[in-house]
Amino acid sequence: MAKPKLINRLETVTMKDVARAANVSQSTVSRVLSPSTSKVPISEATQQKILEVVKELGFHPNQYARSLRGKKSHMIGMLIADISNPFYHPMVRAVQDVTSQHHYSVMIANSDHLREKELLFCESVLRRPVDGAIIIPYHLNDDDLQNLIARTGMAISAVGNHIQHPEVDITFADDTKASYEAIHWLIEQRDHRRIAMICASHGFPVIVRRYGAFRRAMEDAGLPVPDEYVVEGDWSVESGRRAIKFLLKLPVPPTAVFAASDTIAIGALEAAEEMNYRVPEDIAIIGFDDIPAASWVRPRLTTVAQYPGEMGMILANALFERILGEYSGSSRRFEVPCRFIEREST
Amino acid sequence: MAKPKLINRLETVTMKDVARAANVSQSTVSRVLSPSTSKVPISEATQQKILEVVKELGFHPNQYARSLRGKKSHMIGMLIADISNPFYHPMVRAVQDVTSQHHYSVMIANSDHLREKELLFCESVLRRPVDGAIIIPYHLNDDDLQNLIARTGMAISAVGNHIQHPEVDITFADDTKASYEAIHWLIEQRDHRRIAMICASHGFPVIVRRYGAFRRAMEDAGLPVPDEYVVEGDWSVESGRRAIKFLLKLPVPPTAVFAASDTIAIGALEAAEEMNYRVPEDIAIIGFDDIPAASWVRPRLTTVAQYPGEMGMILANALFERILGEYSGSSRRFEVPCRFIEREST
DNA sequence: CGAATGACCGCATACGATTGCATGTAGTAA
DNA sequence: TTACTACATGCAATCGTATGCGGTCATTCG
Repeated sequence: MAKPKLINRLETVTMKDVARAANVSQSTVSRVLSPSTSKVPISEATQQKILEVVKELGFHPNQYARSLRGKKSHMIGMLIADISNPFYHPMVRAVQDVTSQHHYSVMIANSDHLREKELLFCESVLRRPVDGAIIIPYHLNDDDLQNLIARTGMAISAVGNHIQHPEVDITFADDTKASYEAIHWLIEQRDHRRIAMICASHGFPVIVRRYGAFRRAMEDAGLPVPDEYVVEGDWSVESGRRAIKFLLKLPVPPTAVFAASDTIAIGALEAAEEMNYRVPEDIAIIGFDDIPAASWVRPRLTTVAQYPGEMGMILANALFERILGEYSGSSRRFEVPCRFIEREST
Repeated sequence: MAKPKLINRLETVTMKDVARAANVSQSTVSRVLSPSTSKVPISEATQQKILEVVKELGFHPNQYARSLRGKKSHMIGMLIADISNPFYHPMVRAVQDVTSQHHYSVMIANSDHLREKELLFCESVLRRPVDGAIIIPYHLNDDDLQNLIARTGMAISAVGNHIQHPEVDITFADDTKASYEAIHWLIEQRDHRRIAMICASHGFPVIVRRYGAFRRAMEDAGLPVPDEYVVEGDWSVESGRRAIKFLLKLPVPPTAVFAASDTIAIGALEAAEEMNYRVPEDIAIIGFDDIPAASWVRPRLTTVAQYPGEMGMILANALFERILGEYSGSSRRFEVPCRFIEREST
């Protein structure tokens, strides 16, 4: 085979070209290439002929034309908070796997936990109407989703108990309960009385839940939570570092810290060590998520495991059931359990 | 504002609707909404009127129609090997940031280092088609890329020195040199003589380079490399575990191991510890990439840092220069230096 | 043998936008 | 007044594919 000349730009070959070369009409080509949607029979002979020509000419159907005419984009959107956070990777991965099994593509965007960027995502899946979307909403509410659904008819799956839309399937973890139990465990099993929490923004439903559980567990045990024991970070490792430094410099520092995520916890772990505090002897640290690195750090991180891979799979499967019309009932709510994992940091 | 009824499906509003409501022609609406491409002036009054109606009706231009007619998809494709590998995250993130600055969307896919899936990606960006693609090719060659370019005219940026296509911009790290130096350092500074390497498939150009450098450094030092000192993994943490177990059980085990990636190295570290070997006293381990976890593990991982975030930015910027027509010359090759980082595992 | 049936296929339109060209109007210069 | 320009807008073709409807055969049936 000769080395192709690299400069040449080929003419794009369309169905019309295929049709001409095969001596049939363009509609026949269309019917051969998407037999599933066509109810008109085409003879075996012409089918073969057309498929040959398609291969010979290297024809690839234009998806935009298809979408325009056929109302199917063969693409879904995925909105996550931040691709840099390891928690999302198994979820993204699972979604991509399911999606490609269905010969769909996925368009992905980060919100950085900003409502503005979440709306930008909505805008862009609205413009390019996708067949479905999987989202991890921090600010988006039922009305926002309703807007998407009403205007495009797209299917939506979401992460989070706070989404109540009657047509949006969700997965959620009972992190309220899990958080409560983790704190309870710190108190009962490890005898901690001064426990701090490193949160992210209190505007996030997930923080509302975990922080609420934290407070309740403390209250139930009759333990006070001084204001300065509640530090607001931003999910990053760096914010974990900052927070623990602040906490450990307090006149009466906590003996244990509940971090809203493993990334935060790892930052705290690192910084505590740098400050020559021993974990867990001087300060116990407990995380949330069980990202892979949680068991790589030393001491290994005690944490509450979530299962983002499973969540992703559930979300994607639910989404495609709607996209393919296999399900069209009301919202399904899939709980994916959390699991407390005791390691060495507590 | 009344709670919207959740069942209603709105009619999709098109430019025609806007035009009718504003008492103008559909072309005028188009010109107002994309003033950049239109060279025809529209009076201030009608512009205002139209923009009002657009907002009122909640009109969003259909991107598929746009792409079909205008030959611009406002979307790029991104092909990575595996979203689960932390090495890619900063790259993906950087690409997404640059992309969204240009109001573009990104379609992403994993190849899992499989040629079959890489071709699937090509197929799907060919069908759509997208305006550009950023790829990390393990098997794709110049001819494959030429095919994409010739058929669609899309711009392409890629990672890896092995891509030589005259119209594809690339970034690359001089990992040959970096690998050589790392091995050299192990020999000269740490006096190791029995050094093993944990590779991924030898079919990957990146492995060819790093393994080649490893062999050459050993040869230059007059040191032998027994066959069993070269283990083939698959980039995963798990494969690092398996490999080190094999190596340490050898009659004459190595005293140092060069892992082709940090993920592999971390697996090796974990497993070595489980087998009660001390790192670096009993076995030194050196990684590649400097993923965040490299400095979280204990002992901290000595490694060769790469800068995927910077690479992503360079790739994306180069891509958009081509997409926007700001550059159309021949291939640019951007070297992003590696840096040897000595930590505690050696 | 005429008509009805069914298999196979083409014609023409629609999808929602962009864009070259034509049109109409007002203002200015000759 | 005529001619010409500049500005503002509309008309209609077009992008590539899907699909309702109608047409042409050959076959079968009464």
